[in-house]
Amino acid sequence: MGKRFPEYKNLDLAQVNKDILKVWDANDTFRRSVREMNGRGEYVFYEGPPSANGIPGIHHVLSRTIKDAVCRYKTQAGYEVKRKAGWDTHGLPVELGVEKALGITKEDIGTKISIDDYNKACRIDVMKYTDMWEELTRKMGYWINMEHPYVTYDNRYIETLWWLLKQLYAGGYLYQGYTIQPYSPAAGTGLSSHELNLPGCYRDVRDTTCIAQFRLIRDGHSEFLFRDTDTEDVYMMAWTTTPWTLPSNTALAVGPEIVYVKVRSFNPYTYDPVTVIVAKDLLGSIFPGDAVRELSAYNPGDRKIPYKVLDEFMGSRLAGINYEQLIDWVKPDPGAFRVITGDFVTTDDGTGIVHIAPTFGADDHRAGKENGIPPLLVRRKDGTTGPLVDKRGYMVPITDLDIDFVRERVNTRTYTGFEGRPVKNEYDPLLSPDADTLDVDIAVMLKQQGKVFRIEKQVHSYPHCWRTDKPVLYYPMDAWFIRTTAFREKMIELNNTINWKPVSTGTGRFGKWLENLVDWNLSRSRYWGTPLPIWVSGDRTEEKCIGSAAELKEEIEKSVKAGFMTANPLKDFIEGDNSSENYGKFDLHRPFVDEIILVSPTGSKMFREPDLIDVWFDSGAMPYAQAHYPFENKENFSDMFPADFIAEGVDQTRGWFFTLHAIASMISGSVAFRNIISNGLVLDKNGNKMSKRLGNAVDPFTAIEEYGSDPLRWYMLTNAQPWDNLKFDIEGVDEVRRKFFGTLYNTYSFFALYANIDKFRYTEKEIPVGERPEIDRWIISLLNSLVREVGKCFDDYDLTRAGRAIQDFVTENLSNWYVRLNRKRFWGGDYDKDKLAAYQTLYRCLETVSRLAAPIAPFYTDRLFTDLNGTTGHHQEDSVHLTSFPVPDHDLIDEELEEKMEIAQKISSMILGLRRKVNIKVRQPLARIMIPVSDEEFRKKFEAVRDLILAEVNVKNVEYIDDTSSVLIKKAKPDFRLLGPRYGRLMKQIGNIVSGLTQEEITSFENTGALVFEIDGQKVELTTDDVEIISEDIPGWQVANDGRLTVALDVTVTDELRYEGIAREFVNRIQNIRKESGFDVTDKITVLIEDMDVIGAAVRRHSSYIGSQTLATRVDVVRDFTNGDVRDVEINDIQVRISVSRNC
RNA sequence: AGUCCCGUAGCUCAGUUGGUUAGAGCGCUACACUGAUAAUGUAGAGGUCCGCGGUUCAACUCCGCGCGGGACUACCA
Repeated sequence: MGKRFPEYKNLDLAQVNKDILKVWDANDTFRRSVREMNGRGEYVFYEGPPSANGIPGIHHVLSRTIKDAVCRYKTQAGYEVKRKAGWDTHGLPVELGVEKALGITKEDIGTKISIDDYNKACRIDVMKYTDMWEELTRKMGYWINMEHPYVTYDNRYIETLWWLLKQLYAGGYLYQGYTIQPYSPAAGTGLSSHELNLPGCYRDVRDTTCIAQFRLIRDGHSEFLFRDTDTEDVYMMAWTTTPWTLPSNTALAVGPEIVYVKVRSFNPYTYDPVTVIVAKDLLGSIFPGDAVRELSAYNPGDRKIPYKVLDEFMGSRLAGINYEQLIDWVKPDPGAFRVITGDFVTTDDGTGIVHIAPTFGADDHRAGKENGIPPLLVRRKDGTTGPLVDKRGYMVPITDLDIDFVRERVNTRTYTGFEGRPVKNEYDPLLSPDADTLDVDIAVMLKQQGKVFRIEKQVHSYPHCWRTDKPVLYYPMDAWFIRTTAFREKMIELNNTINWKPVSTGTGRFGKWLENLVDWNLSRSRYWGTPLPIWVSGDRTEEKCIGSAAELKEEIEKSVKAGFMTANPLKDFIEGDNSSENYGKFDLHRPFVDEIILVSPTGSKMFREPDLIDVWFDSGAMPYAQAHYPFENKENFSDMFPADFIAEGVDQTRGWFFTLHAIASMISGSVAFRNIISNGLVLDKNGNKMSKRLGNAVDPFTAIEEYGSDPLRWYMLTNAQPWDNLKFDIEGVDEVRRKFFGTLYNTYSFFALYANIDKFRYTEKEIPVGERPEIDRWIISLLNSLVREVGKCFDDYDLTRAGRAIQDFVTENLSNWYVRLNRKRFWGGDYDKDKLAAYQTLYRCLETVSRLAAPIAPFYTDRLFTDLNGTTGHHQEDSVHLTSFPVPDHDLIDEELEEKMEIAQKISSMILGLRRKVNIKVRQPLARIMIPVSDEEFRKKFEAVRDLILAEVNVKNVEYIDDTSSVLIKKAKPDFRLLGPRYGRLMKQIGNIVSGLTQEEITSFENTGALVFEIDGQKVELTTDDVEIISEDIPGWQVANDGRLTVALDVTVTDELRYEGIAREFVNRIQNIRKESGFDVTDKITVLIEDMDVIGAAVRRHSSYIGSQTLATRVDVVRDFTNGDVRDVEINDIQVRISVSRNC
């Protein structure tokens, strides 16, 4: 136990950071905090795994500060908070990084470099920045267990993933289907969405577009459209920029809320009369020009075609209408050629009716599926089915098709001439760029058949493959899906039980996402990731999903017996041995799993589906996989699931937040997390996104090196709510350093300085709070209010408010008010009860603050705590992080006292303002202030803080002016909140009347207690409760107002007051000289002052006062100085000579 | 394009259930303090509460339509 409170020359938070880290290491503080604070059971936290193949940025400091602060708080609150670190190791960014480093492309994998070598490179590459991450974690004070992190490429982790997938598979929730994906026929590969977002991918191209006419079938559904028409047929018109998809059309979509019209006009190519249906809003663009001309005035070939609106109806009425196939090349399955409704339909362009080809558009695919519309598929010779366009981008040649299929479904007469042609000329290197496109030929064909209303070239933006520069095709690709839609209701229901911060992310972004949930496409055609554990027979009739290493081993055994495999790569694996050695005997990654051939129940070979699974499944499964569940931790799993708390950036809403939620919902029927904070982005100080390219990224290491982690953490949490974007400005960090930490440090230094002088060690008996001076009781009351407030904020996951409340307490109330007003109690004087009370009070404030702020600023608070506690030994714990979180003592909260002090602070501030206005410095005493008191209550409150105010503003006396005194000028203000509901629209006039009352009227109102008048014949009766009467002015005085408070200051400076002011000036100068001369605080001195008019008189009168304040044994006025140490000072514009010497 | 967040002083942010003088810090200007001192305090100036409509006696606050910034999801006739 130290004998003194440590004192420092200055505050170097960066150094504190380093020192405390060493202490934590030496004392094993983190681990002990997890073990020792387990009074209230477990509090479960999940760490979202970062990918260690990127370097950490300042934004990671934000989310990790949130996580750390909450976990530290919960630890102090008595929970056991285990935190397991994790690494996300699979995925595209890793692969792309490796491709770049090795200078290869995806096509080279398996040719120029073996999959084995490639994956080895990935495995090494993904961990290349782990050192940096660990260093940041350590330096920023993020307490998380990095010794045993979960790693997603670990075989044990993968085994749990396989187990999870098998659960889904067994429930029928894992199935193979197809999805529309961007595909480059020229490169022969699918493209990921991020590849489409590469700069330059979307390019303006000039394509043939057309508005096609779909002939409606007259039946019960459509009968209403055929009434009152003079044409035999009625058409719906749909616009497309890709006419080559029209042969694959199987539906038309309309907007249910969109208004459509039936129009009678003429086909501009055949000149035949037509009746068509289009969206009302688009009439003008489809039929430009003459709306009113008589139909009969039309001459074939006229440029302006007349039209006439015959009818109008909502899109929803069109649903279910059948139409005739537009191009009859191939017959789809039954159920096609129907009008459906879709929310995605707009009237921005086209006709307000969308042509749907489920094989070539994502929206189309989805809309088709939802409405039971079959896609247009063809059966090929090999028995497989596919769209009418093959993977090369060509219309499937008849020779490639199954013969039976051709006979039953294909109209060879019409298809001939189109089959075997590329849908984009770019795909055929032999075609000249100006050769007619398939689009044009289809449009021309439709024109001849009278089935097209307009053909035109149009420029639009279309994605291109970044490798081949050729247009991308949206193409159906085989993929494995999780039927998340089957769990939609459950997931929505569970989501409603989650405490989201902010709420809007949960209900809005996340909630809406759940409502519009689609099945989860798990498939990725890559190399470095978790392989899909599904083996399929050659004819695809038999499937097997593997759910564990042991099961795989067993299945391979069968395969070896069947002669399909020569050896079992898992032969040394021992089931039930969960050591890393045992799991290191094989590798579940590609290419090894691909080499495993299994045997089906009927004895045929089964090959693994080559897909990997979405890495988001890896991270979303971490609640299970980090525990290697159910192979380990099966019994105690309920202790680690679900999480009480997680936190990541909002960008994870559809990423980690969703996959966690989805997997937990599907596997356990539970939420994965109960509370969540989703934070916003960290932008640069100008609000721009940080990026290395722009050079505006802030390096967290530099920031910590310069300022220490505490100001950084504090700034990030208190500057803005974490879900708002943070405009990061390093100046703000510096401000926090000065403002909060500087003030806290100064307060401690002040305490330590005097406590050491007085040898205060807090060994004396605690003075009961009730016996301490009012101002002590005030700050203790405020401290307990703060404890209550901060605890509430932390419990509510509102770290911002917690930090702001602490900061406000320290800078405004503790330092700027309590310490400032009480300085004299600490220095001079005896070591008596009052002084002891001051020490005990200030000590308690500092110590409590250290514990309150510890979750946010773990370093400095630990220094502060150990400096205090190291001397007093009050707590057993050797670190603030091992102490419990303070609990408020409600008995010590005195709201009335807090209110009184607020009055004191406000009045003082007002008086200081008045002094400033008339230019009288605070050191000059003034005689009195005047306070109007409206009621006894207020007078009592004021009386309690009277002396504080007088001392603070250096005024000698108070005079109360009571209500009846006529010196006051009063003002009446209506209470709108009270009167509003009562008088409604008369309020404005009542307001005018009340605030226009004269002094006499107010007085009489106050006397009678009632005011009655009439507005517009309506009687208005007011009592004094309905208005607020404020004493606003006192003629002839300096007066200040703030809300209901009014104060007047007597600014007359009498000679007596002037003398006193001068004496104070001397005290001030002498103190300066003492300090400059390097005297010790306790040295006694002799003071000689030159005798000059007022000055001499002032000094003579107050020499004992000056002496007592400056420890001068003698204060004299002299004519001449004998000793040499004489200097000039200026007192109230007068030059005076003064000598200050130390007594020997 | 859809969904969500944000928009209040030059900058960063508060602003309770709508109630009549919209607040704080930084910065700026001035002054003060000088035994907490490479600190600090006080005051002043500074506002179209993004715009336009609406509801209401009353809108920074509630509703609608826009504008600007950002995120995510799409990219579609």
